[in-house]
Amino acid sequence: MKNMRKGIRLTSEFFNRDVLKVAPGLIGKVLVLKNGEGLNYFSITETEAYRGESDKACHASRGRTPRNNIMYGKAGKVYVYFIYGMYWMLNFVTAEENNPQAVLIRGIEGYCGPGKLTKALNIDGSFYGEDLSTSDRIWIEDQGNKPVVKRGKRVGIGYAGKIWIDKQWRYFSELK
DNA sequence: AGCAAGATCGGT
DNA sequence: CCGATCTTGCTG
Repeated sequence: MKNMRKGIRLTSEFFNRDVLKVAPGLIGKVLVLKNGEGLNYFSITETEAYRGESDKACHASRGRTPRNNIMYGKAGKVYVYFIYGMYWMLNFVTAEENNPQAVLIRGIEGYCGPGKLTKALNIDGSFYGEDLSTSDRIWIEDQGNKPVVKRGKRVGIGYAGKIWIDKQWRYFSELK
């Protein structure tokens, strides 16, 4: 959704924290994407936390691989991956180096579902490794919104085992 | 080299 | 519930 308000870009400081802080903190923040000459603004409505090698639902649960390599690096980088032969998933790296955590962006205003929003916004593998604090085509702004954040279980991780399935690491606002 | 599974989605 | 569609990572 278009948004003309002035926002403050989030830097690596925001992302260099535990994902259980960053994931709820992103609800109500604004995803900004370059679109030709202009910019598009989308309020983030739903996120999920993936928290290190011990988290059996996290891509890092089986150690470092070419795909998840970026998760082991600096916070505030974009982690995108291709799934089910047709969808790109948009994630941001959180926490300090060698602590492989990421936030999955599951919903933005106007688009519910992680595969649908990347398709709508033309986000693909070319965004892998993009730095949210310096990129000129993708970043996050704080525009002062303070939504009520609700939480629930993560979606689509039935393979992870009960204790990880039961974690309430999905965060969302009523705005959907 | 082969293969099973997948942080999804839309149609039955 | 099921198929689409193809990358990834594990096995051998």
